[in-house]
Formats: sequence, C-alpha cells, structure tokens
Amino acid sequence: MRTAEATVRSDARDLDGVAPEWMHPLLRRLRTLGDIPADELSDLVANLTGRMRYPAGDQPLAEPGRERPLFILKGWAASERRLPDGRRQIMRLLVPGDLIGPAAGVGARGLPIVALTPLETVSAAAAVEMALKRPDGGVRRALARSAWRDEQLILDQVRRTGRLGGAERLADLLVELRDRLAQTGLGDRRRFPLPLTQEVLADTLGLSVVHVSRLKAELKSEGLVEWRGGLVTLPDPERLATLACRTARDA
Amino acid sequence: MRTAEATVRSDARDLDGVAPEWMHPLLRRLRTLGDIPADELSDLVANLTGRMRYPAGDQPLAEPGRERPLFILKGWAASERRLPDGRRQIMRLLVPGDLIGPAAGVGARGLPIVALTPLETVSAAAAVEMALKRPDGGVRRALARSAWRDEQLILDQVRRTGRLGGAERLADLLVELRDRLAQTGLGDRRRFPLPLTQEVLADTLGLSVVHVSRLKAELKSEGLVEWRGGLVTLPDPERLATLACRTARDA
DNA sequence: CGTCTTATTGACCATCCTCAAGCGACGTGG
DNA sequence: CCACGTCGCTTGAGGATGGTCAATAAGACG
Repeated sequence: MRTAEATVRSDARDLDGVAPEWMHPLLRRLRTLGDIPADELSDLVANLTGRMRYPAGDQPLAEPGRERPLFILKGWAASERRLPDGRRQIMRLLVPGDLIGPAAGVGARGLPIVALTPLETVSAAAAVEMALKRPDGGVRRALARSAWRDEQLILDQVRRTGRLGGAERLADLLVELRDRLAQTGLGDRRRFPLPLTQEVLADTLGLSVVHVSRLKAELKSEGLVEWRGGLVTLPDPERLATLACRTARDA
Repeated sequence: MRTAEATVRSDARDLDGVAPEWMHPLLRRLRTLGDIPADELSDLVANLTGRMRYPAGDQPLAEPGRERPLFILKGWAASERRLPDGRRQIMRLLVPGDLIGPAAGVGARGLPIVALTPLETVSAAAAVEMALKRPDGGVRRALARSAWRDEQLILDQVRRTGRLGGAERLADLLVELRDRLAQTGLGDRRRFPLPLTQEVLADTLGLSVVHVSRLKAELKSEGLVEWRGGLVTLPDPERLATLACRTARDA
C-alpha cells in the first residue's frame, strides 16, 4: 500500500514538472478518472498536439473539421439548443478537461457547442487512438469513465430543471461545478472560478436572468455562497448540498 | 429501386407471418431502426428467448440478474430518480421495443426502472451478441441507432423541463410518444395508446398532477387532442407540433 | 470619459402549486 | 346484489414561485 501510494504521488510530481503547464488541468482530470500508469501518461503527453484558440462566442465544433474530438484546456463552453422563438436551453456546461465532439458523451456532441469565454483546446485524437490500441489501458478507462460521468451530468440536469425549485437548482449547479473543477485542480472543496454571465446561468437552469439575480442574492444573504468577481466561495458546503437535495456525502 | 423496395416489403410480410405475434412490435422497431437483412432477422427471431413478465410497480432491473439487457415486448416502464423528500423525476418513458439495461442508452441504465403497467420482456442477449459478431450487420446498426435515439430523447427531456411552459411540455411529450409508438406499429400519425396515470405524466413533465389535469383539459378544449380511455387522438398534428415548439416536419 | 454589456431593483402579472372537496370507476367483502 | 373502500381524475380557491418590463447602477473597455 505505502509503496503504491508513494509511486503515484511521485509520478504526479514528475509529470507536473515535465509536462508543459497548459496540460496540467487536463492531465489532472484524466488521472482522476483513470489512474493512468506513468508510461501511458508520458506517451500521451508526447502526443498531445493540435492546440487551437477560439474567441468567446465562437462555435468550435461548427467548423469544417467538426468530426475531430477536442479536449478543453482552458476556458468554458456550453452545448446548447435553441427554440424557434429564440429561447435557449444549455444542455451542459463544459469546463477544462472536458471532451467534446464525436467521442464525447451525451450533451457534448451532435449539438452546437459555443465558447462562453475565450477557449483553448487540443485535439483528443491521440487519446482516442490510445484507447483503441489498449482496450485495458488507463486512457481507455479514463475516457469510458468520462462518458459515464457525462451521462450522469445530463440526468442531473433533468433532475434540476424538472423537480427542483429555483434556489435548489442554483445550489445544485454550484455543487456540481465545484466538484468538476476540483477534479482539474482549478478549485477545491470551498472555492472555484465561475466566469459565467447570469444569462448563461439562467439558460442552464431554465430560469430568467432576473430571477437568477434574485436567487444569487438570496443564497448570499443566507451565508451559503460568496461571489466576488468570478470567484465563488462556499462557506458551508454541507448546508448547500442539503439545500440542493443531495445526499450528505455530496457535500 | 423498385426491386429493393419490393424485397423489403416481402421480407416484412414473411416475418410478420412467421414470427410469433409477441415479437411484432419489437421486430418492427428494429427494422425501422436498422434495415436488417432477412437472414439476420430470422436468425434473431430464432434466438429470442428468456421471456419474463412483471406486474405493474415491479422493478425489473432491481433483480439479482440485473446485468442482463432486456427488450420490452409489451407494456410501459420508466427510469426514474427520487429526491430525499419523496419527489420523483421520471427521466424517460419506456415503450415496447425499447432496450433497457447495460447495453441501453442514457436514461435506461444505471437508474431504477419501474414497470408502469404489467410488463412483458425478452432477453436482449441474443441481439447484443449478434451485434458483436457482425460489426457491420443490421442488428448492430439498429442497436447503435437506438442508443443514439436514446440520447436525443434525454436531451429533449432537458429541453422540455428547462425551457417549455406547461402546455408546450405536454404537447411535446404527446408528439414524442406518438412517434415512438408509430415505430412499433402500435399507433399511427394521429392515434396511439397511452396507458399512463396523470401522476406519471406529471413526474415526467416536472409538473403537479393537478396542473396536468388542467393542461389536458386545455388541449382538449382547443381541439388539439382527444383522450378517451387510454387512447389518444391528435386531430391536428401540425398545430400540436407547432405548440410544442417543434419544427414543421415533426408534425 | 463615453459606450456597451451585465447586474440589480421595483412593480405587476402569469404560471404553477397546494390544499381540499367531490366524483366516478372499479374491486372487494358482506 | 349492494355497501364501501380505494384510486384516479377533476374542480375551486388561495398562495407561492417565477416571468416581464422598465429604470437604474455598476463594471469593462476602448
């Protein structure tokens, strides 16, 4: 036990030192998902190519090269669907480390993807290839778990919009985002960045912008969140998770 | 062209005569999805075994043999999720021809499945095996398309609960169910069976029972649906599809 | 320092929920 | 056969939640 743990931690340190900094959130996320052995991981690091940048508002997957899967390195995106009258429903928010495109899970393929902030991506082709070549490898495991998690996220979204009230919805989304960002090292149990406008939050939660503003004020006044300048703090994760109708262990 | 069409139709007639009646909805659905060649189809017919019955309220996939995928032959089911306080959100309604269990799409695996009416199922193991053995066969194609459709259905569910109002939600669900049932031959463009209580509809749409009752009355009074004894008629599919914020071709 | 976007606030209205009562179909037991 | 539940559906009344509109404030950015 002690040796295994020590090995993993040393791998982690090594790679964080060796891999360029722009890979860190992605690598951290993949390791969290798949327990990828060191040789596979360095293989992946060597083959991560095809970096791209998109300005906010762009649609990375509406391009000619649409068929190729991408990892998000930096920035936020969303997969959305529009009604004829202009209303928008965001199916899923996409954060660094998330996979979008053909190989991805529900809600991140087959729908328009839009960059919510300036976005940096890298081709996921290398990872998909590795998964095919080694059906029992760590990368394969990571991608499979990623797809599984994507499904859960969509089901969570149905739960939110279908059966939760406004404050519950917002609380639930905050808890979800905290968890997802913590997996990439971009946040921890109590703090994370949230560079989204309230219009985006509203279209995710199925509420109006005005109401989201009021709900935010409500949560703040109850001491459940602090919200200064794109950075969210959760002073009492347990209480927030309870409000979101989650089980205690989601805190 | 003419020969191909004639061949398909003759296959269909043959199998409807040869296959036992309980297979018809399932076979019709699989053929709709995958254009399965005659030899593959008769192969499948010969290997469809493991029929089971469940009373309404039972949880077919909460059993010890939980891992095995099933086709629904007859009756309706739902995959649901419950909140700590007892509220229920139905993620997806399951109709004859649908696949549930490990090989199935989003919303029909990893969640409790409950029989909404008396349910008849058959093991889907034979079909899954055939899909593995013939990666370019019709059964494989049918299962892949089925999984794709399942994803779309969950995304539709997010759209419904997130961005549609009450009447729109109900109209949208009716149009969806009509389409799905038409694929099994259990209904056509204007009529289909709907053996669900309004509580089930409410938990699917994210509304209260009382409100569903009122919405139903509203649609009836506008001449958009008739609703007698578990049988729904849509006198004006186009207008209903428009109300549901769907494109014209969904009518 | 203007201009544009985003966030907040108030007032009013629509939607939807809850509670409660009543009704009808159906099944069960006397 | 009828009395009596139970279950599902409907209806009314009143209240909570959330939406719309409009005005204002607060940032962001050139």
